[in-house]
Amino acid sequence: MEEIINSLNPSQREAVLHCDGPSLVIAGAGSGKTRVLTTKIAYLLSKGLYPSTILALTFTNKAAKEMKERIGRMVGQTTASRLWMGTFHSIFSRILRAEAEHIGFTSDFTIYDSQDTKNLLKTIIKEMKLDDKVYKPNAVYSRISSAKNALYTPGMYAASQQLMEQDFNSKMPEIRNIYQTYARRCKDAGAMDFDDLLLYTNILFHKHPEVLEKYKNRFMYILVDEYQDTNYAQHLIVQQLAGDHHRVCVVGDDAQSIYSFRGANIDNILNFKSTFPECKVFKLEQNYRSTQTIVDAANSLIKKNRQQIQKNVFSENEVGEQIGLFSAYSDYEEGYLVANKIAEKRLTEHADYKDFVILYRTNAQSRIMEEALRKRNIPYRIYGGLSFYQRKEIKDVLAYCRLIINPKDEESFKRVINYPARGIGDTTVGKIADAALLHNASLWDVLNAPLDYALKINAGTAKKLAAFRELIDNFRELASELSAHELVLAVVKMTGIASDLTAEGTIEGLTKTQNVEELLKGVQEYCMMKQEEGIESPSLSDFLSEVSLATDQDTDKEEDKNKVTMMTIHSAKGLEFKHVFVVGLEEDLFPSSLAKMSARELEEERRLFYVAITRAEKSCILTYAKSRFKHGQSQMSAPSRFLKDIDPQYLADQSIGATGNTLFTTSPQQVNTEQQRKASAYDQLSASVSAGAERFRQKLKPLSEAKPKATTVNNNVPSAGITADGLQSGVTVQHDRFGQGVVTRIEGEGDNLKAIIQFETFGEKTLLLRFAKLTIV
DNA sequence: AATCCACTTGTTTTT
DNA sequence: CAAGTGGATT
Repeated sequence: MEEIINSLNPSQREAVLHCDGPSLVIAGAGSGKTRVLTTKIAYLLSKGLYPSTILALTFTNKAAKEMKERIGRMVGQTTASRLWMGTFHSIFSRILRAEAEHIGFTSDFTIYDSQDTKNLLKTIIKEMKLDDKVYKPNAVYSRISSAKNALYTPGMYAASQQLMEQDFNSKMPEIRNIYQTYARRCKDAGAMDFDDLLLYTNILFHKHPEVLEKYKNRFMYILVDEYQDTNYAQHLIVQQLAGDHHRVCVVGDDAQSIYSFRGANIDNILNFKSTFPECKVFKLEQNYRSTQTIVDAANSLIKKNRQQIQKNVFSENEVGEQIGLFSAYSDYEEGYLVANKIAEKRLTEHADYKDFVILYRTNAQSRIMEEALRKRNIPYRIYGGLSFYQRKEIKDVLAYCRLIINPKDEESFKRVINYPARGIGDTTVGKIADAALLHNASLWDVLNAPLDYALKINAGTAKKLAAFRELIDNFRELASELSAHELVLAVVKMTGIASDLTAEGTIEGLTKTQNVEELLKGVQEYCMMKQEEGIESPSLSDFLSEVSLATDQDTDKEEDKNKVTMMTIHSAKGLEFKHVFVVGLEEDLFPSSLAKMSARELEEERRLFYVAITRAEKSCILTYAKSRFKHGQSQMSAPSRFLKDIDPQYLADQSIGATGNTLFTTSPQQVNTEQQRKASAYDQLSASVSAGAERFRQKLKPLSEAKPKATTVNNNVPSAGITADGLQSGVTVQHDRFGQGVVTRIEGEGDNLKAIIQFETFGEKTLLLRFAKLTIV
């Protein structure tokens, strides 16, 4: 421990060692912020604090995961897994589930994602007979979301003169009623949206001081990462939990605050000092990531912002090359240029593909980059876009699961009642919804007893409804007997989702099937993980609660290891790459046309640019296009104003010169290759359709078989050393997740019979034989 | 009730 | 340009 602490620089060390009172760590980009946090946690543990008394909050799943891994390496996985570490949303959903009855929920509450939220808002707007051209669901959503983030309940919202005035001026005076109805409907459906998780935590703590007391006493030390990204609701939670002991450490960088559109408030960092007046402020100013040029250039840019905490970020790394600036004639050529540069740099700098990242302001820009890289045969992977869990086929399966767990879940009900098509159309669903609204019942209540609600439907429809009800009821009964994995498998098969996707017979259908299988694999892994942790039968409900807050940013697949990365600047926060390309530096794109209005928003865009540049370790190249396809047609664009904000001494402006011209003269040729590419792509497509069909059939087999039965070794076998199945040391076994391995020894007896297995790729694992599905090879 | 077609519409970032 | 909506057709 001492050794680790000694390896820190003085300010890092001080920040780690100050544990008796509140600390505010202002951490410049690349200054070892995560290192301070992880070391601090390890230090606290070494001082004798129990891991379960430390609360560490992050902003993204990815950050939480990474920190967990790093701490695991320092103090061991077991200790690390006992820490309360995760995103605000995941930690407090966990607490809310435990305390659900205090706030009129059950612990099985559903979490509505933004899609669900928007759909429900649309429904309400329609029911209230409001014009959805005026009350745009997105606008209403963001309005309600900011209200929640500022801890305005519907009542308080309606009571606020200021808010009422704003709504009146924006021609949406009914928002207060929409908000109220929305909140009631969510509660009736046993559902919370993302913002509710924070709002209800505050309500819980406010209304039940004894509950707050409990958690205050539980958490002896609180750490918060990326504090500049917290909103008021989050800030207040931290403030309350740390209210008595003041053992709290927050880390942040005001220069990297880029989430104000989500209610993040830089003031939280400034307010921190007034909330905890005795707090010590530490500044981490040495950047270990980037060259001096990159750091200096980024500093010169951020200096143009008014509002910021004074700090002097510096680097003692090599001076490094200047920031490159290239212009292209079109967005198309911009892609070409970037692809060229990557290919060139890979050779001259001996760089791997994985050393490169292409950063853009909007996801839409990824397409054109994608095309350019593909043309040059450069492997790439794209982060973001729609996540795994947002795909239709996945949402469908999960909606069934949600409805099984929570019959009141309105959005899931609507999603699955006629998928796969079973002849229950909009008219019928409309009738059910009307009846439900009239009698203040849930959709499921109506479906369950159509006659009680005087549903006017013909016999055929009634039969179909009854069949659907039985289908779901059946799953509910199975839920107690089957593991989460078996249950989801049953859902996929018995609802007809599997056969529906097969029937599509297209490439997309194949991908969808694969995605569903991926989901099944995920459930299985989840079950195994839980079982190995000693939880006997992980329920579907447990899995759902975990999965509803998951984004798939953390799916680092093995085959994706050495590829060029493409992502939005927002999702690049916290990451670093040797070579960074920031593309699309044009007015109305970056800064976004929507942000030009206010100086505050403009400053946020500038911070975003700051984040982009400071991702780079060795080189950073900026590009812009003079014309770009927008709204279906080519539009001229001017270079971003931000380019002028960088001190020119750090810029190597190559925007006028050979590159551009060569590109221009070669473009007729490109049209040719473009046509060729299209032709060959078509051939490939039809080839893979037929090849896909075969694989398709094979893929679906496991879904259509009754139950995947392998010769599995398991169950209540006593006598140590050798099991009834012949499992003993020296035997080679196959594990679904860990692959092949050799049994080193057998331990324990009866239910506790364990095998210690040396796996080829995963190393030594101890598995409870009662649960681990092993096959003797 | 389902499918298809033509039309409109919007386009930042994410738990 | 694409996705999503609304209307007409089967």
